[in-house]
Amino acid sequence: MPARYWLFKSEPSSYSLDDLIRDGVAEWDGVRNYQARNSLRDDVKAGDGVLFYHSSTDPIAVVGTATVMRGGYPDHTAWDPRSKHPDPKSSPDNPIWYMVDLRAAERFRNPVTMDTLRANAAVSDMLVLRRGMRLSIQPVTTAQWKVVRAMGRPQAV
DNA sequence: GCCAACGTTGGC
DNA sequence: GCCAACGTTGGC
Repeated sequence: MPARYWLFKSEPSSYSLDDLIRDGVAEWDGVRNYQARNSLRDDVKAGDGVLFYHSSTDPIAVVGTATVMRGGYPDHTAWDPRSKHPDPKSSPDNPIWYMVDLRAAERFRNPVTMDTLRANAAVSDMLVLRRGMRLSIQPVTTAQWKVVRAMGRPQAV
């Protein structure tokens, strides 16, 4: 199975690409949306590529890439009452939420903004550009991955 | 800070 | 199971 590609959203004020670079391998925890959970649990695999997207900031942009180091496994922060996103319905025996491990791979010399994405016909149909699209874990096609990455002029981190 | 577009919750 | 109220996301 060839690697798949994804777009992960993050608000840089809460967790930025630089934070991920600093942390090395990081647990992508706290996802509490069922559709995103299903992707994490079933489809995001070690070796997959991630477009790292900064939301709720200026400029909103894809700022780099990351690599999935470990595929979906239970999000243990859900049953930790002191975590940021506790869910009392989740337990080790019956986990509801899942996470993956990420490592930063590249930083873009040219962060690719929403305007840039919209203006490029090859990627203007990306889910992230859709009005009202709040999903924080989105699939990206191989073609979209290639185009966005090339536009970003990636530099290994 | 506004608010549209969702997703979730809970009374019935 | 409906749906109004509520909470959240996230671009603007």
